[in-house]
Amino acid sequence: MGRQPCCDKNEVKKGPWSSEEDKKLTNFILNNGQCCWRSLPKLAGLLRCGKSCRLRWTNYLRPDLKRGLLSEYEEKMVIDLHAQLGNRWSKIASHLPGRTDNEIKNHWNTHIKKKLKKMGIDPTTHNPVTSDQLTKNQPIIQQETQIPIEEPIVEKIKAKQEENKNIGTTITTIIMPQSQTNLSLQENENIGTCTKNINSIDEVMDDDFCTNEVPLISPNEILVPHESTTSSFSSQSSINILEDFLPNWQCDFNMEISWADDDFRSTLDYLLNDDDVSDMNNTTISQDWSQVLEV
DNA sequence: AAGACGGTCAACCGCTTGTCG
DNA sequence: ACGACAAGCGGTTGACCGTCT
Repeated sequence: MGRQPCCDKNEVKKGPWSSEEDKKLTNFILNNGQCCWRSLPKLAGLLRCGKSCRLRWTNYLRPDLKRGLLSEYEEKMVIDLHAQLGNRWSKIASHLPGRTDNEIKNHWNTHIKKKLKKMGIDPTTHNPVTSDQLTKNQPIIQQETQIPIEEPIVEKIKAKQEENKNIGTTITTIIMPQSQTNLSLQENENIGTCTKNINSIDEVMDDDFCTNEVPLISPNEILVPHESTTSSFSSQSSINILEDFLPNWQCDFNMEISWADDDFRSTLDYLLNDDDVSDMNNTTISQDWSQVLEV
């Protein structure tokens, strides 16, 4: 005997949802929360399969969903994350608040794949397609150019939290993507996030924030203390400052940074307030970062 | 004007994973 | 350890729409 079907296929409606059905589902969930999906349709008065209800809610009706095309920044994130995670759309989606796995998957298949191909990058391996491969239409062989992903630094965060009892602190993750990608600073809400207000380390470890797959890098690992005095920073152009900080990373500050100056500054101030960089003059640094924003 | 075609995306299907008794 | 069930996940489908011929 096989497994029981999740619903009686003869008695459930299929196909596009009507606005009436949407209303019923939304009202029910808003009033009762997300309970057991299997029994939800009956309780909500819907002739739908529970699975269908779950999908409709998660992919379309959820109030926290963003609508519309992915921004350039979100696209970059998707590409970076895809390079690390492959076709694990739900994991990728968990780093882009307001976006669903379905949405990202569709966007990948319809837009990004083409874009990458056009740029001469193989969308599966994220490696450049050689002219030879292009002309001969041969399968692309995985090249060993990928930078190994750094292990999560959860232990350090734990230690840091233990040390400071930093309840309510914002931990910011900076993803250093592989291959051709640029410095990516994640921010909450506006443009996809790896920044999260935490109340406990358990939240950091939470499923929807995958420290396993997106390396958490503590501030001192990103902002390498400069040997010279802080005044030398001020005299440099903002891009050069970053090149000094991140000598081995490509930085592209033409990308859109859509967060507010204050948020950006406070995030960076937090990063720079780390003990390991305590000899830096934070005020000066903040001013430099504000220059970055103007680029 | 109308049919062909291709792109997009919501929805479905079936497999996998997690949880509980 | 095992089976049953619920939920999650990724691949696929098909309806719809715009563009081209």
